[in-house]
Amino acid sequence: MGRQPCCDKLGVKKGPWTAEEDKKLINFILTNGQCCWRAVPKLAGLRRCGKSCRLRWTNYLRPDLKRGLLSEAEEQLVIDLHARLGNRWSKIAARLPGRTDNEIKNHWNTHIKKKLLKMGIDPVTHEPLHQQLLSEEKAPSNVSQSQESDSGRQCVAENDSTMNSEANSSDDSLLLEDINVCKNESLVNSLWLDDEAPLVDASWEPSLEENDCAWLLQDCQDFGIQDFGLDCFSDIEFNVLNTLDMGEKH
DNA sequence: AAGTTGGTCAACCGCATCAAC
DNA sequence: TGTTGATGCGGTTGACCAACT
Repeated sequence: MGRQPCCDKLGVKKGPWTAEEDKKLINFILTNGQCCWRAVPKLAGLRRCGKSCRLRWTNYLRPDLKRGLLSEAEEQLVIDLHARLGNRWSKIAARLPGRTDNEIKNHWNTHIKKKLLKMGIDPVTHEPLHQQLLSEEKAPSNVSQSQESDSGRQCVAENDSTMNSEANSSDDSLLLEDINVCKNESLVNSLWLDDEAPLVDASWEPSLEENDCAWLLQDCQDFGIQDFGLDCFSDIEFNVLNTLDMGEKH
């Protein structure tokens, strides 16, 4: 026989997480670490599926997550990694510390895709669209979705000399400047040491010494820090983090 | 002011893979 | 060795919000 089921579908709550549920999950993970997600809902007192808990933690509650829009450099890195890896968002996310696969996937679908299309670049193949049409005429049946091929691994910037001349508005010129960041192969290659080895330690342990957890601390303040069991933080640390946060807003 | 449209993003669903039995 | 369940991943949905008409 196999293992016990992850959760009985009955009585499992769905939909947006409440602050109370977040508190419970954070408390549990910080106290016990990430073990078997199957047991988390029961032990943490949550009426959620373990899968849902894992998703909530990895995509939203992890203290090492960055918040806010991707920077230009991060966006360019995503484009290049996508050209090499395709829609393997988890692999891509592994090379962007503090970013989640879900976040990158969303950003790709809402921003980068349109940006590339506007530039006349196919977001799937990373080839100029007119070139894409030509190749489709030659081989109409097989537009490869695989990004493993050498052509798929081309950096977008390598195509910029053949980018169509339509991308010449002032906005597009700026975009072209952005995309040329990719010409700096050393930047990309430095992040491309090993296909399987993530830049961030996969075995993440809750570490509240990182500055990136400022948002979590803010949440803790909103909830009341004792509720999180994070009273190890001094007022000074909070003040420093708040100052940093204020500075970013200006 | 009300309705419509489009953008954003958190969360769910279903599949693939791996591991336990 | 086959079956079953856990986990992880990518695709998709839907709620929410802001801009526009």
